[in-house]
Parts: sequence; structure tokens; C-alpha cells
Amino acid sequence: MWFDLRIDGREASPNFFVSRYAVNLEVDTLSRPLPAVRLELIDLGGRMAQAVGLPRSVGEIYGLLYLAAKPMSAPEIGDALSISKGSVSTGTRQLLALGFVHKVWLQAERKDYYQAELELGDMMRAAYDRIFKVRAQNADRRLESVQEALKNSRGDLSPEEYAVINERLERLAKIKKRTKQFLPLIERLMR
Amino acid sequence: MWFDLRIDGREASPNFFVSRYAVNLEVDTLSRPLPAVRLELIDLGGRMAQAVGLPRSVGEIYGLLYLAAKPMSAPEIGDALSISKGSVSTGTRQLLALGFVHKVWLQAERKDYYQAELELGDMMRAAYDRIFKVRAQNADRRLESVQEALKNSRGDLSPEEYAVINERLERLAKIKKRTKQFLPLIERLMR
DNA sequence: TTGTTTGTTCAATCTGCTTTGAACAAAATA
DNA sequence: TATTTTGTTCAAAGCAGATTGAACAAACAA
Repeated sequence: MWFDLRIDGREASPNFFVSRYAVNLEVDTLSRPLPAVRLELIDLGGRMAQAVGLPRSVGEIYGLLYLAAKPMSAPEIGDALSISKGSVSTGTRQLLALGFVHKVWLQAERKDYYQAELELGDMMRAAYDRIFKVRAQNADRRLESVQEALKNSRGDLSPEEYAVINERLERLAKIKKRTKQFLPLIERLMR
Repeated sequence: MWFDLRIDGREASPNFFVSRYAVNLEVDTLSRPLPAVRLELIDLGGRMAQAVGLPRSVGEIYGLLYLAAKPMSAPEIGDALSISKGSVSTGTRQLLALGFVHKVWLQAERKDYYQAELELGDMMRAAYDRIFKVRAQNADRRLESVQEALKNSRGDLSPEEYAVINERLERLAKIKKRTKQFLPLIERLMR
């Protein structure tokens, strides 16, 4: 994961993410091969996931569910994508934690069923909050610790070196400031 | 590289990126250990690079150069960071291609010297244009090909399936549209 | 109770990217 | 000319993260 945030924590209770309302839907039992559209979207999902640093398989699962007419069980997902039980299990957990997918309770069914969250706009907003905001804060703190280090290194530096470094760190601080002013604007635009 | 763009192309002429004006500067020959500030910033650079999917070493080279009082040669860079000739060579090429660094011509010196580009604001803008814009365009084209695939799969799908898939792809198209309206705003904010 | 199904975990394996270092080329010097 | 220095390239090694699959647990059926 390229961001420091844990989205992959183990939930306290195993059913933490299960929606509480029962859903009464039939299920795709038929396992004929997937039509080309769905394969395309699975591939697109995989690539998008990689683009943001998530495992390809996670994006593929989401791509599969996004065009599924009915909720799908873990074994069905594994079959459709030819990935292992383990990958399905960790992949769905990540998607649940990201809010990209929810579990669905089917009457008289022991299996968990998964459905894609369709409100991609909301999800992107949430992902922005979790990922980019946190990243910006981290970068912030790191820069402060660099400035701290400058104070501590002052003895080792010639006055000229000190001046150069100080000036350049101030440039960085300015950029940081600009970015800080800039982020709230983006946030407002996203509402 | 997590974006499709080639920033790592081999330049036609080996000196394509060399600045044409000669610079008359002395050079750090002294190889005492780096002060803590510089180590901190090297580390920060490495992490930032990883965060955007570039090799850590590339960010470290930039971090090293950013606080260097004088331009540094490739051997010096390799020494300071304890990385191989090869890594310095490819790393500097990537930084040159990204516009994060420029070569500097030192009189009576056979070596190439490198200096960090300090206008990080400009560079981020350029990186945005090259990377995110291109990514958005790619995602666009991919979605179109998914829609294409739906037309071709129509025969394999029941009317209900077709309706579901069609509706969901339309949602995606809407998001795509929203994003398109949204990008120019970001661009304007970045000026 | 035993057997079956579903799901989780984690060590081992696999995979793709980064880095190394040796071979090579180019340019300058002796 | 041969030698030294600088820089590039690319096959192989190294490494980090993803995936697998076996072991385990939980829930249910017979």
C-alpha cells in the first residue's frame, strides 16, 4: 500500500461490515462464461487499482461486481476470476474497508454475498479524504522534522551552507503553505 | 511506472538535456559525511518518489541535489548515496526527463554536473499535465472501449442483464463527464 | 457425533520492479 | 598508440508485495 493509512485492518467482529437489513434477491447460479463487456470492465478495474497502488485482484473483484445483476458469493467470485479463496477473502475485506462494496444478507443462505457500491462519486470523495489528506499531513510532518534537523546540524555546517539550505527549506515551506490553501478548494469542489 | 507515459525514453542525442550556457561555479570536492538535514531530505525525497510510483533512488538523488550548495557529478552522487553507477545514470536520466534536474556545463570539466530544479511549483504543474491529464484521457478511452464491448455482447445477454449493465455504464459515463468538468478547475487553480 | 461448506490466516511461492555490476563506448590524456 | 575517466546499457540478482494453498475455525446438516 503506498499510503500509510491502514485500510486493511482486521475488523473487531467478523460481521462488522454486513448490512443489517435482509435483502430478498435471487442469485446468479448459472456459471456460463462472462460476456465481453464484463471482462473489459474487470480488466479496467484491475488497471485502475494498480494505478492507485492497490492489488490488481482487488480492482478486478470490484469490476466483476459492478456489472453483476445480482450479489455474488465469494466462491462465485473466485470462480469467475480464477483466483484463490485467500485472494477473494483479502480482496473483499479491502473493498469493504474502502467502502467500495457491501455485504448483503440473503435469506436462507449461509454464504456471504457481495454487491458493489455504485455511488462512485461518494466513494472517490471518501478515498480522497482518507488517502490524499492523510498523505498531505504526513508530508507536512516530515518537512517539519527536516527543519528540526537543520537546527541540529547547524554546528556541522559552514555559514554559506547553512544559508543555502535554509533558503531552500523555506522554499519548501512556502510550497507546503500554498498546498494547504489549495486543498480546501479542491474539497469544496468535490461536494 | 504506474502511468503509461514514457518519461524514460532514451534521448536522441546524448546531450539533449544539457543546458547550453556554461556556468562558472566551484564544485564540492570535499567528501565529508552529509549533515543530518541533508540525510533527512534525501529520505523524504525517496519516500515522496515511492508515493508517486517512482523508484526510491530517483527521489533520493533529487533530495541530495536539492540541498547541494554546488552542482554534483554522477560519481559524487553515487558516493554520497552509496548507489551504483548504473542507478545514478538511469536515475538522473529520469529526473532530467521529468524536468526535476538539469545538467550544468562546468568549464574545464569532463564530467556532467547536475543541479536540482528549484521551482517545485512549476515542476508539479508539469507533472500534473504529463501524468494526471494523460491518465484521465486513458481512463476515458478505456471506458469507451467497454461501452463498445457492450454493443458487441448484446447478443449474449438477456434483456435484463443488458439493462442493468447499460444503466451502470451510464453511471460511469456521468462520472467521467463530471471529472472532465472538474479538471479544468484544478488546472486554473494551479496557475 | 461426523461430514460438508464457507471463510480466514499465514508461510511459502511467485512475480514484477529496482538495483547492481560487468561489458562496452566515448572522450580526453600521455 | 595505450590508459584513464566518465557514462550507458542490460542480464542477473535482489527485493517488496501479491497470490496461493494448506491448516484451521465456525456454522450448519445429517
